[in-house]
Amino acid sequence: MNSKDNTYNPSLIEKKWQAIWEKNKIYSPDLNSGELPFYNLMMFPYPSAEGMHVGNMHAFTGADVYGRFKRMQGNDVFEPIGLDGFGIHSENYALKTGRHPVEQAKTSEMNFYRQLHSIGNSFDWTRTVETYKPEYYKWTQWLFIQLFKAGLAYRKKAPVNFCPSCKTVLSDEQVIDGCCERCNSVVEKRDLEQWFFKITKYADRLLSGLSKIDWVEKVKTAQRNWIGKSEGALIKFKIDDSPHGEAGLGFKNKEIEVFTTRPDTLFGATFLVISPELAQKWLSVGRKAPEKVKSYVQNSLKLADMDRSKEDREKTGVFTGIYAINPANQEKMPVWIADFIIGSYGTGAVFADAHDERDFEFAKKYKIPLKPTLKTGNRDLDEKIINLEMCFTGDGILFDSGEFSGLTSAEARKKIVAWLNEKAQAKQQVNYHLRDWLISRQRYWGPPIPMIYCEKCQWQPVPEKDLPVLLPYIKDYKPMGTGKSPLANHPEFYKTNCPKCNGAAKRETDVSDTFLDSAWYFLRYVSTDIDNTAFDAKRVKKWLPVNMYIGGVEHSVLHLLYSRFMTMVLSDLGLISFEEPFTKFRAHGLIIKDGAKMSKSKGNVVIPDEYIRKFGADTVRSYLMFAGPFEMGGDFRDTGIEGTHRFVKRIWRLVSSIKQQVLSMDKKGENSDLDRLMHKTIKAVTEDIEKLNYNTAIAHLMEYYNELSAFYTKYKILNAKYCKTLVLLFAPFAPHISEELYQLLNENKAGKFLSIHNSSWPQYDPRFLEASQFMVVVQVNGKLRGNIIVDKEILNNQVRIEELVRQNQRVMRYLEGKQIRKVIYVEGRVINFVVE
RNA sequence: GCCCAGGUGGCGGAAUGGUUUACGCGAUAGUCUCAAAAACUAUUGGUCGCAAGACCAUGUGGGUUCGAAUCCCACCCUGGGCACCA
Repeated sequence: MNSKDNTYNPSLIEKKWQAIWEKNKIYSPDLNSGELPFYNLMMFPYPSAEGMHVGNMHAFTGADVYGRFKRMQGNDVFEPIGLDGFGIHSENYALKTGRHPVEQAKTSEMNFYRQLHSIGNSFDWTRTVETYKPEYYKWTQWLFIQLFKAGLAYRKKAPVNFCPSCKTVLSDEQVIDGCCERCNSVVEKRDLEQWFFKITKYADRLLSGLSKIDWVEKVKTAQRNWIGKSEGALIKFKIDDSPHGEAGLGFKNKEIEVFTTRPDTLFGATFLVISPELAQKWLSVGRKAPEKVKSYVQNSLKLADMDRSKEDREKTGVFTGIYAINPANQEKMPVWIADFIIGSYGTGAVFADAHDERDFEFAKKYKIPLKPTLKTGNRDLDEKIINLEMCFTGDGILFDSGEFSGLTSAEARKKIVAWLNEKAQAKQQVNYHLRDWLISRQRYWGPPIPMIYCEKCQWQPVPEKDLPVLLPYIKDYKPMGTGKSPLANHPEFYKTNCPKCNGAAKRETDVSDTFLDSAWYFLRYVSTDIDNTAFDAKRVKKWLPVNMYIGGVEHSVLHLLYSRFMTMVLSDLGLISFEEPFTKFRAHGLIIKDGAKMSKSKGNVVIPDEYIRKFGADTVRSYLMFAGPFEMGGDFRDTGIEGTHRFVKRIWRLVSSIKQQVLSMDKKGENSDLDRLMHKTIKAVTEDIEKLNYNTAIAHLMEYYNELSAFYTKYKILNAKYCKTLVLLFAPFAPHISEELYQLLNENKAGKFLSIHNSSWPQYDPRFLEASQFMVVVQVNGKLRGNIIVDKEILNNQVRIEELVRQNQRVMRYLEGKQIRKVIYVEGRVINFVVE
């Protein structure tokens, strides 16, 4: 650059350096020979909306700062990017714009990649992944087949979530509060035959694996809750079929099985409650039940899950007319049907007693007798429990419970189950909230599920040599809402031959869930140049699992759970040798705009482009990182960004103006205070970046700059090493200006181009950190009353320090005439005089 | 209802039990300029006071401590997750 031109022109230098970096491939590590591999991953975007907004940029920048930091610390950092462009998000956007998804994808890709270039991340642009390209989804289909062959993909007819607006089924994880994750429509139940992945088989490993990974706690908690493990027992209740012997018909073995986590309350169980779903099965056997019972069951089944599961709703139910026998005490228990019992959890039946809020409320309403069997030891409380004035749900001491009376709940749980187990009436049981992953989508924009149905041979996978099953370009791609994909209108697509018997057969016309695309993309990144395998085993071994993963918490029980499942499956299949894909996961915060959440409906979504054009990416990056703690986010304000821009410009001015005097390597312009500050700053910035406390890292850089600038203004000289350190420490945040200034500082050095981003991260020397003098705060009765300057040599000499205090008139005013009771001295920090 | 995170100036936010308000924004005054912008310099928690200074301030109320934004107890508010899961 022209050294006489001293104005900071970000758009010029940013484009220049981006081109040089890409040409020199400084961000493209050799995947075969990297010595210190560090896989720095961020969640790839859905290129569905109008473009990247500042929230995305905040996340990507924060991840990139960490990657650049690791690179300067000597790691071979691999930081790939791609587009999660298949799926409902992109297709819904295409439907909105009225452009064909294929066309829309091309535009979105161009726009997103342009934006992603402009923010100055150290992406490896030679290895992008786009989930909608056949060279990628070929392998997504291949993975489906591997799961099918392993018995982990199966078809079943079941009541599934159906979004009437997106016109497709959804997985449980994609239903938020009964509404579609994408469009917020209320989800319906439909009985459809669909493809599922057996994620429930991995429930326990998904749970226990959490303790082995360094993830932000809230995501682990969310996954634990979602998996929802409950340990308890399965207990059999015989149906009392006297006098005619037919009451138990319709129940397997004339028994009702019940799951409970509280076998300790069994002696107090006075009735059973079964779900409408279970009751329907019972009625379908043709039993003559009262009309009242039949209509209750039918009405309940019609209600949406949402309406049924509202907690404040008053409980309803109906007596079946039949009785069961309590296996603990042989008492007769009426069997009720109630819609607060969930058909799909446990066995769809419970026993009810006085120690459960819901049972208690239900029994009171229908005047069913209750019998408490737990007390607390507190007389007042116990009186209320026994008089049924309160419902006690905690652990207590058993009474009226046969030989188990007097035991604690915890002891009784084990012993009662063991006792019943001997009589074959109970066994230990673990239940999970997690359900199998529904994979089918009745949409167009996704990878066709690679399965073929033959009347004779049933479901057959597409032979691997025939992959990919290409998604055809069709005009009528809009979802139909009939429970079938638009591809079902295209015989040229679905008509085929059975791979086994070669007879006429039909392809599956549903496509797979977007979350399957993203459940394995981190494996593909290391193999984009290899087309004969999904992922190259050697490279996977070298680079995975991912060292650092950064993304949004909204994926806690979606992408982050599915990816773990897929990794465990691949590990079991012997294709990889680890179970957890992401060693470390951190969630970025949310960027809000002037105190309000950004949303399209509010019209306050900030697109970074105009700010980058005006201030440069370095400023926008620094601003976003400075706005607040990275994991909490921050508030986007135009005035704030100008403040950060001022800081960037000041650095430019200081470093480019000292350039003339830095050509020699002598000690001119050195200063011991500046030395100490420099080492302190290196230490602070290094520790802050490691903890993702980017906002305080930048604050430290500002303080450091302020001192350098003050020194330079005063003495008109400044040693180059201070500026070099400043620029190096600023490099992860503002890569372009740092590169420009770094090259400027090294201009006289011969040799080939060494980017600042491949230079070494500064090291601090602990010897410089200690000052020769310390300020000790003086307090009287804990109140600040002054301070004294103490030489390092006498820092641990309390007597000398008290002498120094006595010389301080300001402080002595507060001590005159008072009796000192105690003096507390904290070395090098504070001395507190306690007076009467 | 349960779990998690949080509540500090006009604002975003700092603070291993030890100077509350680092850093930045904004505001006020000034320098430069014909002027403005930019840039630079100074001031900037509140109340009272001419001043010296005093007192009050980290959601509320208690407690522990020589000393609490920080630890403990109770409560209030905000954001997020889970939720009739037996």
